[in-house]
Amino acid sequence: MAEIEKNTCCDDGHTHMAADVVQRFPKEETLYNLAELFKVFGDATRIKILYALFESEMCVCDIACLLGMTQSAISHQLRVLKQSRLVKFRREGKSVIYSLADSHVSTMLGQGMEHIQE
Amino acid sequence: MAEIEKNTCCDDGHTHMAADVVQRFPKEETLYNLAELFKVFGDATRIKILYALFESEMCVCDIACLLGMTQSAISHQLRVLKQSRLVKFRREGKSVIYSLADSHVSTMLGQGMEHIQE
DNA sequence: TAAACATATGAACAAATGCTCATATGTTTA
DNA sequence: TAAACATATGAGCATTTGTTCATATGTTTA
Repeated sequence: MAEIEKNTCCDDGHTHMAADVVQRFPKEETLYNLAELFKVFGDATRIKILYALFESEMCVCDIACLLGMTQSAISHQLRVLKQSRLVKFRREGKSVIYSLADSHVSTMLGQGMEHIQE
Repeated sequence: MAEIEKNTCCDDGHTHMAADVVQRFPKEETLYNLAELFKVFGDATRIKILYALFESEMCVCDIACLLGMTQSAISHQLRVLKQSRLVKFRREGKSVIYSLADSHVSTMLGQGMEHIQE
């Protein structure tokens, strides 16, 4: 974030920005983490996985089958979803059953859906 | 999306998936568009721009100054935000003033924030 | 315990992405 | 109208990303 005590970019001193905008601006790290979270949603495969799990919990194999993709590709993406704590999982015999981690996930999917359907 | 009348991936016939999951699965195009939308949120620079505009409408120059980035970089990103209809703009003299397009944007930012702060 | 099954993961590669630099377009002012 | 200012954009480049392929890890069953 930059220092803007003195306008050096718009050096004629004009600015449409209120003075306190800079103060209450979130921390660099917070915004970076927020972007990283959205990035996880920003892939068609991962969105499909999340939507599938929204309908019903499933094992890796079932997801791969439903989406018509390889087990490896799905597993790699589930890893990303796990790291962002968007999905949780439990082992059940040979299978690992995945499901959505919390309600934020479906809320975000819902808000996104609303936006694109206007 | 794949056909799963007969389980060929989990060929022992096991599946934890309810039969109607496939039917009510959203269209390929819809999920692709949804992912594209989230992708726009999935970049730190664009998130910063959106957050800045959440605080106050601003011209390109002000955003660049606030974020400590070049005018060109900001302008390129505003183009992306425009295309996704996340920001709107009006010309005012030499400047172009940008602002958030609608309430979905702040709602999505808010939900994301909630998730990362747990 | 060996074989079969289910999932995870590392390396490699092609495609997508974000920034910089140079320059074009559009607006105001001297 | 020329110069200054504000913004937009194309090309190039380095980085990131998603998939595939091969293989490792973990679990069940014969």
